[in-house]
Amino acid sequence: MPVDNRPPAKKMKFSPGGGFTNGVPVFQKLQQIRRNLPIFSAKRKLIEELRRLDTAIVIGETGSGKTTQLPQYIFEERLHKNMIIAITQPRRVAAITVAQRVAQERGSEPGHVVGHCVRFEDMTSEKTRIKYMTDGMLLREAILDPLLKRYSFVILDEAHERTIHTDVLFGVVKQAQKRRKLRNLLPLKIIIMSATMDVDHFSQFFNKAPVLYLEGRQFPVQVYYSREPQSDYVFAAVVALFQIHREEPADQDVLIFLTGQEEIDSVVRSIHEIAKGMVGDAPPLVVWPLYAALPSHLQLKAFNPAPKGTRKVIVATNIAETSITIHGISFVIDTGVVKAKIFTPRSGLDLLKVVKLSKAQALQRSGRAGREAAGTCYRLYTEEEFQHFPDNTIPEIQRCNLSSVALQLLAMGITDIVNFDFMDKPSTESLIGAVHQLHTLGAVIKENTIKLTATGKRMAAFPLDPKLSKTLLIALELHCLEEVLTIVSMLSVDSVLFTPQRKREEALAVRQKFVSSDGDHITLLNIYKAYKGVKGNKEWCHENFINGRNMSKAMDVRKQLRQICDSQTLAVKSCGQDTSIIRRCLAAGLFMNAAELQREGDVYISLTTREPVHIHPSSALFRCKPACVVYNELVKTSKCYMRDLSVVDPDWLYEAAPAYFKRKKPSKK
DNA sequence: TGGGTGAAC
Repeated sequence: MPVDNRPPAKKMKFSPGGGFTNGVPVFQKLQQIRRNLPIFSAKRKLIEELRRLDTAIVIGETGSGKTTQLPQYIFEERLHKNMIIAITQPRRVAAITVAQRVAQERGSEPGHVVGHCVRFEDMTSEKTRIKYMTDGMLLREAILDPLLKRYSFVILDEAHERTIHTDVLFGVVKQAQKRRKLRNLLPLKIIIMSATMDVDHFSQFFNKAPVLYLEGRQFPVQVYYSREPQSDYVFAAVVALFQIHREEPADQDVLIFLTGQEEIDSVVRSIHEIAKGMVGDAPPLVVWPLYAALPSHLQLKAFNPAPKGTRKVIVATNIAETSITIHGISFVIDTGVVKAKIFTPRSGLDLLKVVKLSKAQALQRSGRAGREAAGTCYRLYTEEEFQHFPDNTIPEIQRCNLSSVALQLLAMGITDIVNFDFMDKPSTESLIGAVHQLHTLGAVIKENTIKLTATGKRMAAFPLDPKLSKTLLIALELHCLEEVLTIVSMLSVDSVLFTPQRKREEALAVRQKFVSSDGDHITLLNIYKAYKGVKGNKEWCHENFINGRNMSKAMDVRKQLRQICDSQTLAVKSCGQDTSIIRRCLAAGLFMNAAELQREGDVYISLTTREPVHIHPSSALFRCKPACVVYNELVKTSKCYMRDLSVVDPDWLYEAAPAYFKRKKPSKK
């Protein structure tokens, strides 16, 4: 998550054990706050149950205090047997901020008894017993230690979000618990914490584990449905906003949920237009867009309180559903739609589609109006439409390419992936497809069982898509790891190009100096080099329409990948100016993502699926028509688009994977 | 000539 959105007013500085506010020691004050949380009255009962049970499901609404308090109760009662209590979170920022808060409550320094561990930031020590971490981090650790021997408790928090990592962890911790019991090791206690969703489902999966309910502290939200179905949700959202604006007090802010960047920018513009033309006594409006691709300084605008007598309107994607909390929202306008990525295992294709919400998601959105006071939610769909929404969002694990997950499971020693104990099993087709892809990359061999090769083991060490980790290993052989590390890092963060619609021409012109006729990969390499040359200067980023946040993330990723190379003693060498060797690597790693220009001129055909594909308009090669390309990913919107491409020689593809292309019969020149 | 919801190792 890009920004720290806590309001400065609540960001009191606490010093461990000391410090005073209004004459009351801070530590005492915090203990008082702890005792006032809804969970406190259930403390005795919870401890008793957790002492007795191996696995428990804890259900608590927002504000119950379960995330901060439950681990402390376990610690205070010494249930953890002086081992570590892990608490996983789907998001980095949550893991970091909650850990800091709990450290304050315990009057200890962050990183001592209470610590956090997220990618790029390990704030733990040998003293740490309460460890907040991302779910992906615990999964990484499970590769090195599938029995999770350092932990006596694993608490999977926000389980209802069903991130791909949490879903894999369900099976991993269940297996670890069972195997520890069989080997007479110290028991592993498992706690699943969730909002009120999927309760029975969780319980069933964990051998009918008991469910403990906690009271929450959420303000009531009045929900209104549209009387008629709306054909144009964008228009309806604007109408609803101005209805609120005319009738409600100015200090009550509005949050509108829409689907994407372009839609949001255009709605922000039309709200401005309409507000300008308004006569009468409606208060002034400030309107801010909010989506992940927005540079940080623009995102931060949404958090500033509006001037007195002014209404603030935030027009956001689902980033405001869970990831970012905006304070002071009284009204939510929910359009009932979201843009979602859907993976089709057969063609290996990501579809980006506007789809209906689930009931759970709609509830989450309306809840955003009741964080600090009673609020109102306008749903721009009828109650009957709502009844037809699916109950829950399809878990991520059923919507994603699983090659990375399959590699991780294999690295943990789990060979029978198709029969792995998933809470909601992905389709067999997509599991087999994932293993097949690993096989094609040389990461596994199929004998009686599926086994990781030496290459596969090396690949699993990298937090990357297997295609990209393979590309790194090829770069090692071809002595251009220096460059390919950079390219792979740039590919594994969100786009570093920021192209505002109104300054499109300017952005493209000023970035032209980075563009390489070899394609996007070399262009990304040029951008990274230039960025390093100016030492990550913010103004430079701004002038060149480069997203500084994502650039600095790419740099962090590169540093991490570099460390993994060093720890595996892989020599990081440079190829100097010879970009053809880099493209040779890319061809050898991405051969499954290759396409050829058809003789008739415009259209490319994917060598894997034989489907027509197109060069994405954001590509450096958009106006060029090279005969043969490899690409990083395929996205279907209005057409099938290849993103992040490089020009390659068809011979390189054949040389890299002769068996693969023998079957596919490429049209050799 | 057309578009990139959101997280994470």
